[in-house]
Amino acid sequence: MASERYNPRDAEPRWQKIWSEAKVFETDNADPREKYYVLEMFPYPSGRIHMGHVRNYAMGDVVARYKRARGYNVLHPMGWDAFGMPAENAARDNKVHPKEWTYQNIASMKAQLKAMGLSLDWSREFATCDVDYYHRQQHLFLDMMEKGLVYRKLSKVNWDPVDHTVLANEQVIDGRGWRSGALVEQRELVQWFFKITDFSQDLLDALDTLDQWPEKVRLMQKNWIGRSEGMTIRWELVAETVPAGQSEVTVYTTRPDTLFGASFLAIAADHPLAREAAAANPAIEAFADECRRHGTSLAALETAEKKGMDTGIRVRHPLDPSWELPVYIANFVLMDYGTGAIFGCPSGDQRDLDFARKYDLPVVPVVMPAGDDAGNFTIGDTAYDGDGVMINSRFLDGLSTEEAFETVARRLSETMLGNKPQGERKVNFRLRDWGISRQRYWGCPIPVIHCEVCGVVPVPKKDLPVRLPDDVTFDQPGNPLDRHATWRHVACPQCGGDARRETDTMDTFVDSSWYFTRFTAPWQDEPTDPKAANHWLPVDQYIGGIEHAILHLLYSRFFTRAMKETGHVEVKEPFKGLFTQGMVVHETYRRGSGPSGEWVAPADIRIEETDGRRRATLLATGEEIAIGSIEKMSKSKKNVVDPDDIIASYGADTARFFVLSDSPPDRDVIWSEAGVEGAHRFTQRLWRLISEAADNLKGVAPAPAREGEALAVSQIAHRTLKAVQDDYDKLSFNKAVARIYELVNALAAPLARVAAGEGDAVFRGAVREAAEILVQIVAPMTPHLAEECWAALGNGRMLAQAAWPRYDDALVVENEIMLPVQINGKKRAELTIARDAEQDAVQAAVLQLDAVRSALDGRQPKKIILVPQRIVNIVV
RNA sequence: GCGGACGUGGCGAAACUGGUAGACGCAAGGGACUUAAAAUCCCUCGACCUCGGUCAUGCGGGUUCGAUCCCCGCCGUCCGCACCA
Repeated sequence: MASERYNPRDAEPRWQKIWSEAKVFETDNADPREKYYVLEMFPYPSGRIHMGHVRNYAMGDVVARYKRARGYNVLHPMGWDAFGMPAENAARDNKVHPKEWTYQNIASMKAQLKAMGLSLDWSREFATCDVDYYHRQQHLFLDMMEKGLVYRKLSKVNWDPVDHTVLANEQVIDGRGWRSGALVEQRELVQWFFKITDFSQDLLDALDTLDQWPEKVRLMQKNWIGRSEGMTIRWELVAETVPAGQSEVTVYTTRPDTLFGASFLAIAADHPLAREAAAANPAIEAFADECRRHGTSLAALETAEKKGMDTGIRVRHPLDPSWELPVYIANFVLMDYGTGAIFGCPSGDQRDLDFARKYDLPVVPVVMPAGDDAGNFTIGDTAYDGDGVMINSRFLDGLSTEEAFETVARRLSETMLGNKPQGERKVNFRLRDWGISRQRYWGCPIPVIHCEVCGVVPVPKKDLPVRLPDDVTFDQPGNPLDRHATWRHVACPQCGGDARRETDTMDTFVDSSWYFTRFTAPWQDEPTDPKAANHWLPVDQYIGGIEHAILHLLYSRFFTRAMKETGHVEVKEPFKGLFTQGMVVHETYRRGSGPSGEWVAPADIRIEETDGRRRATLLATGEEIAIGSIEKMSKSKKNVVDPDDIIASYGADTARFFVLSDSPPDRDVIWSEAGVEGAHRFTQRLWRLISEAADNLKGVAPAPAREGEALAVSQIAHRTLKAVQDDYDKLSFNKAVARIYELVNALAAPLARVAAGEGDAVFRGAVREAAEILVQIVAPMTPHLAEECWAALGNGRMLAQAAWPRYDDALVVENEIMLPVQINGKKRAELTIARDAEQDAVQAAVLQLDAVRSALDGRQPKKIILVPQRIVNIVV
């Protein structure tokens, strides 16, 4: 009898080797079975995996193994999101080349992932910094350029004057560069853009088709795209008030109905009219400069006072040319939304109201809530921005907001100013084009050449790839490609004259916008093999963190559309199913009291519970340590648990099982030592129960019992099988875990009886079948342990290649059911009765129950509610 | 400010489409085995009392035979966006 403890240190590497040698997880594109593509967001090779990776990849692996067992041809690949700034920072700080640093990190992380026993097709692995990959990305860029999906424009960037580099908005903290601490300047640089706004409407509309995405993510994308319906309205300038030649200004509004409430126009500091006014008046120029300086810093925006300055320019109201309004430059008007100019209606917009109070402009109420009395309706400190009835609006009076909108829209589109309509309906989006230029070394080079004579010339495809040079230095700030001695000097592909390479590289979000497509045929010379891509895409189940809800997922949706337009794929939505998993969180510990104490790692302390109070003490000294809040694992708070340590002491299966237990997968899971030990106890218990009975189960044909004492064994096995299947289909891993515990609890006694040599042939057959079902349904979560049990039962073929068991409906259905019996809505009794009993028979049986008879006390019930196979409620 | 989600025992959580609230796990308490410990096994475990009940799903109402679930109003926590005209 094999009753030793299960030893993952022995079993796990052994099975990993067996799987790998048999290539069981390598996927053939030509396999005729139905396809299933499961993908977890690929990692950045920082050097070590963390618990978040473990949870993410454990979930994906359960899906992959489950679907594989269900008979699908499963694609489950892995790669590396390998370009990016940390490699350059490491180069600068540690004098190691970004390439070397990155590939070393990949090697060690790959070893860690392998130790988890994931069912990945490693034959398709690539890193985005592989020349083979960015070569094809450059190819895609050129194709997109040809289709007009790429352009250059002068644009504002956050410039760090110390590091000589552009910073992303996230890298600007309180107006300062995150590394240098220098005050960030706004600079204008010519940058490359992808025309994602060409797809604004489609990206918005298609969200409705993504019914296997979380509602939350769809909503976030919807808000990010930010569609609004309104009008552009042209206002005639009063000629004698304008310093130079302009004759009109166009505003964008979503509320043309409130036009009679207008009391001023406000324009952005960068608006052409503002520039004109500034040129003629130093005071205006000074104010415009001040507005520009305050630009983007988030903190500044929050507290910034609404400020404006009258330009002296006047406009005529579009519905009454005799009505003149002032034009202000205002610090809250954005040049890059709408037209950079608005009309202010103080009664209908809080910000306009504040502005009007400050500069003493008229406040005319034009919309009042339906049912209010026009005589009494006034605006105090709060604007009314809801719908209602028009007042003080001449020919609009009495109309609803909506009717007024339509009336004004019609009137302005029919009125001419010069030879164009005065106003037009216009849909606006908040979504901006995607700026992809980065002044960095460690990214995909943008494959274009600048020629004095020919202008911007794309690199001919035959000259691809544009390789990153290896001999670069990081001892000075700025982009190493810019100061490389030779790399940037190149002959113009068109005229052959001296020309200059583009030294910008692409945003790393470009790399991650199509890697899932490349996985379908990573060996292909072209960016894709369209046949393979169209076969595999969309990804059936994509799993990753909610932090990518907008950027990565939106960019990927755009990029797939762009690849469709350039003929590389036929689909436009890359991810059919999306699941956003929660984080792994942990208690924090710090020395002393108060918020200044030094953080302490969980590995350095011991936790004890006495009299219901948990205390933490430092292992080394016994000093008491304060237990703090539960937070996302992070190095700075030292509340990290290294997956390697867990795998070394408990094994990968325990780690996988634990991160899937307890918490629903989209919520945070709290890592705790006690919880891990619980999971580990489970693995040991399962092994003990199976291995001790194994000798007496070998050679027994698995067969469900149809009657007698073993029937219950077969019933719970089949019922659990069905339930776990449903749970896996819904990614409800925590519920699957609970059901598997129930099954183990139920099988403990029968397995012990078999181990003791008891039970007849029918019983053993039923127990064997139940044990196999148990092992198979737990296998996606704890694959090594399951293989070990499977082998112990004498099964020759490896479990990874076994088909999923089938449940028998006859064993799932309950023949006798227990009906709760309520009296006046409170449970008073139970009735056990045949499942298919007639309603009359049920009612008769219920009325015979002692509890019912004493409650009725001879009277007739007022009402009897019989919900078949659910509940009975008697109203007395 | 706008938008969204969530709130159930000491803790993580279950509960189908409105139908037995608390499955399963953790922690805790008691017991068995043991020279002892570990491991393992068994029992108890929402609150209160008169042991039959009563009260319990953030709070207050409503709809219903019946509400964790639906509706209205509060309170709290978390997340996203944030001068978007």
